[in-house]
Amino acid sequence: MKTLTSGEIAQYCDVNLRTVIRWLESGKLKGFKLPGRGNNRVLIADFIEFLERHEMPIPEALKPEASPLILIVDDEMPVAKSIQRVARRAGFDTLIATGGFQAGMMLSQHSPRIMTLDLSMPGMDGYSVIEYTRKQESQKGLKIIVISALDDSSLQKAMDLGADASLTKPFSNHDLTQLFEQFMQN
Amino acid sequence: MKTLTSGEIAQYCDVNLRTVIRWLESGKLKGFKLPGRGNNRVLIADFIEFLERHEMPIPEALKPEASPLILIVDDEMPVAKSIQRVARRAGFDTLIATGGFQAGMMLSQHSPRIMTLDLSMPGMDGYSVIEYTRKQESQKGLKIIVISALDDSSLQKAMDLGADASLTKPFSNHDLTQLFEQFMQN
DNA sequence: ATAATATGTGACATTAGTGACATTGTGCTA
DNA sequence: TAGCACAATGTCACTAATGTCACATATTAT
Repeated sequence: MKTLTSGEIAQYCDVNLRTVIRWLESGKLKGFKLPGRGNNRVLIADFIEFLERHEMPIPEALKPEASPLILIVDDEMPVAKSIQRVARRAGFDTLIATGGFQAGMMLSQHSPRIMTLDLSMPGMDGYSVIEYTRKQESQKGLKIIVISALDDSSLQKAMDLGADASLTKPFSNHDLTQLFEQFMQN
Repeated sequence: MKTLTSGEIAQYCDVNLRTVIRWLESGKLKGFKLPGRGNNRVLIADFIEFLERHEMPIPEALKPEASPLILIVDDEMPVAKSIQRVARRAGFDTLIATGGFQAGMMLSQHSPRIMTLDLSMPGMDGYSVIEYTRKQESQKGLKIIVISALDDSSLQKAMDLGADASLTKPFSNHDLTQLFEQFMQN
């Protein structure tokens, strides 16, 4: 469990150590003390929460680094493989889930940055997947790319529910690559 | 009886090993020494007591196991609810998942002790759920109870794949309660 | 058994907490 | 704009806790 010392926080905020300690004393910043002389430690999560609350910039080094991983959800293995090839050529690691259950487990366990989702998987409601995922605090950074052969209104519905992009099947490798690269950035 | 080494405690507290040893020497943290060179060991209970005494955060991995939880996977809400009633009456907390994706996310996030699984959910292959779950190291303690209206050979197949028990629909509340209690024990 | 890893120790280097006081920043009024 | 009050932040010196390093030796894994 990585924590920060008062000194490190002072550096991150470009502020005097004395000030950090005052923030801690006043409760503005949550932390705890070591047994010895009471040296302070702050959980990274608490520090980030503090920074966000005060609209302060979050240092790159502290941003929770989601692995540059792409989860491919598609019941048709050939399609999944072809998406995988595109992802690999762009330099990203991949996971393939051919069913909803697998997809849920993988998403929760590996926290990929991007999930491609086939809307029209038999017996699996892609919409509810989007809906449910968007409610999960732990997945707020996830980018969802819907891939489907359905009509535009279906894709639009997916976007309304919270998908970040949509592609119609058959998709162009170029478009997909571009989406991967774009979403990996921010 | 599981104990912690000085190194493990150093990791948990994000502190130098030297410091942990000083805490032990000064009696701030209670522990004992192995006969050899005097390597330190600390009972988990003592460590938690120490953390609480100093208002330090307790690592997830050490928290005493959460309340015994049952994950109910069934697409028909009335059935799910009735299983939930049985579980509650036996004193257990419950979660309900009505789709495979939800089930996968919940299983991974909440690590319940028991999962009840409806084999015949439309578009969701219960067998592959069992198979996939059994491969997951993180879910090795999970008990799977298959509940289905299918014939005996289907249930047998589920058992072969790794289910721990099976019930035919309609099931008797008594049987289900008994299974819950039995599986919660070991 | 043997190799790889983890731990304890002492001496020493760094860093953090504290209190008193100086400095800066902000908002207000004239 | 100048002057003022008040709060927040920075500075400094001192002390004590924590970190670092090298090395011997348990302990664990192969």
